[in-house]
This record gives sequence, C-alpha cells and structure tokens, in this order.
Amino acid sequence: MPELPEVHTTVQGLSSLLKGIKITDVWTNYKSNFKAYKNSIKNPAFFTQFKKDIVGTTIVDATRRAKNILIHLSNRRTILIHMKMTGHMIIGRYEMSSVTKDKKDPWKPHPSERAALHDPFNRHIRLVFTLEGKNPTASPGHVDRKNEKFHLILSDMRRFAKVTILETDKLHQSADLVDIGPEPLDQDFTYTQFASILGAKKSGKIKTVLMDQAVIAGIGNIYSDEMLWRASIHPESLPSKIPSLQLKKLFVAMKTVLEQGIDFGGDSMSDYRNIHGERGKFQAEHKAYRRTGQPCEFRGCKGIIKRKIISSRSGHFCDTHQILYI
DNA sequence: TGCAGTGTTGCTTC
DNA sequence: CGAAGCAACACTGC
Repeated sequence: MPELPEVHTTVQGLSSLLKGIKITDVWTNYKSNFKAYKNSIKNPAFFTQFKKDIVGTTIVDATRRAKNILIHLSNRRTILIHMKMTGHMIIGRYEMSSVTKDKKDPWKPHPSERAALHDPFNRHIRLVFTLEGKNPTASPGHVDRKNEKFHLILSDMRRFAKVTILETDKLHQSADLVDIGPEPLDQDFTYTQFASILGAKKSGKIKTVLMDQAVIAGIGNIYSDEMLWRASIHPESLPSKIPSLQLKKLFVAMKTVLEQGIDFGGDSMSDYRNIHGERGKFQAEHKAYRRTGQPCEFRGCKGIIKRKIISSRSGHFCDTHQILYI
C-alpha cells in the first residue's frame, strides 16, 4: 500500500544507510509476459542488461518522485522501483537456502537477524541486491567485518512491483515520470496552484482526482479518504464545485495528513514495512479508511462511517459531516 | 469451502 | 475523447 508517506520513509532509510555502498550482485525470480512489464526486470532479457548495468557500481543517493523509489548509481544510471500494492524494501543479511533452492522464494533472513525480518509478511522476496561495505544495520553484538556482504531486498507478495533502470540525466523525461503532477509537500506547491489544477477538472470525483498521479503526486486510497474526512468534503464531490473555503481546507488537510503519515512512520494496516522490516503506526490514526460502521469522530458529528465503491476503489467517509458539492 | 476484498496502475473497451 | 472495468498476482478474512 505504499503511498507518498510510506515511499518517503523507505527512501529516507535508503538514503541515510546506503550512500557509498557497492552493489556486487543482483538476483530475481520475477518473471512475467504481461505487456506492462516489458521494460522491467520481469522480462528476462531486460534483467540480463539490468544486471550488467548495476553490478560494480556504487549507490550515490536515493530520492522519491510520486510513489517511485529512485536509487542513483555512480555510473549515471538510476534504478526506478515502484512497489505497487504489496512491495516493501528491507536491508539486512540474507541467505539463499540450499535446501529450498527450488522453491519459489529461496531467500530468507540470516538466523541471527532481528525478529522483524522473519515476519512472514517480509518473506516474499522477489529481488535481492547483494551489497558490500560497512553494514549499517548490523546489531551491536554482530562482529562487523569492514567489507561484509549484506543485502537490500524487495518483498512483494502480489508481484505487482515494477523495477527498471534509466539514465539519471533523462530520468524526469522518461515515460515513467514525465506525466506526474506536482509534489504535494513541495514548499513551492501553493494553494493557488492547487485550486487552479482542481478548478480546471471538468469531470471526475474529487477522491478519484486526488489519486490521479498526473494531477498531484503520491496520494492513494488511504490518504485520499483521510484528507477528505478532515476537510469535511464528500469523496464524490466535483472538484470545480467545491467552494474555495472548503478547497483551502482540503489543501491544508492534504499537507497535514501526508506529514502526519510520515511522522508516524507510514501506514502498516496491511503489509507495508520500513527498511528495518518494522511496522509504521499511521493505521492507528485513521478516521475514515476501513472504519466502516464505526462512529464518526469528527467533533460534534453523530454520523457513521460508510463504505462505497468510487471509481472501482473502496471509499470510506461520513455522509453526515462530509458535504457533497455537485 | 468459496469468494469478496486488498495499497496501484495501465491497457482495453465502451 | 474520457471514463469505467479489468488484469497483473497472492493472500486474508468472513
């Protein structure tokens, strides 16, 4: 379920822990003929080239654009990872079991690794980068040899993730990133811009529009429900019909909810985990998402949270205090 | 037991 | 043209 706050948390971990670390190998068991994955490592020919491109390089930094993780390498190339529904990345020591070699997911955490890495949610390991350098996650008792091998893995139960490689200089012109809208947490992203983008939307419901990556980057199902609840706007409202006072509230709610998500280390209601394999805590702050049938907690409101499919996504809202503008 | 439901996105169909 | 629906995949919970 990684949305902006979850991807942000992961990227912050990668950036703070892996700068200057060398990539010495890469392994995957992804394989798919699905057209959308033609330019991804799920295509075996693409993976062969991918491996040549990255082995021997050093990680320069990691950044985020919308829900994409961007790992910049020393050879002016960038690995792009979109975790889609169930992907999450973890750093640690892993080993390939010889006994289970033929099984679907042969990699498992080293027995001495912390308990979080052994969580069943973290065991759908589809992609493994072997790294070399000082292991930044080594536990205090572990004797850290200077150039020990450790790993960056992608656990992805449903196998929806997309992994590709691009030239760093041309990154933002690439098909994967070129059509993405402004970053909601950018200081430069003002209410005036927000209002003009949404005001220009002639059709589409506000919840759907907020989740459209070409409109605003990084918002998904959970955070769209939460920001609309806080702004008292019904998710089926038409953006162009929302009065400016309420739209301003939405703009503020968008920033505060996303920042709150980051402050709580992301949302682990489902299987998101941070770079150490640990849960985030934002799920305890939900006011709408997956609270169907529970009393609305908006001050003074006596409503009950409803669930309704909106543009084939599950929307959660209170139809008492969230006003429908159409 | 079986099937509805799940965070995302892009392609197909209408 | 835009919008809706489904498919990619695997698992949980009712």
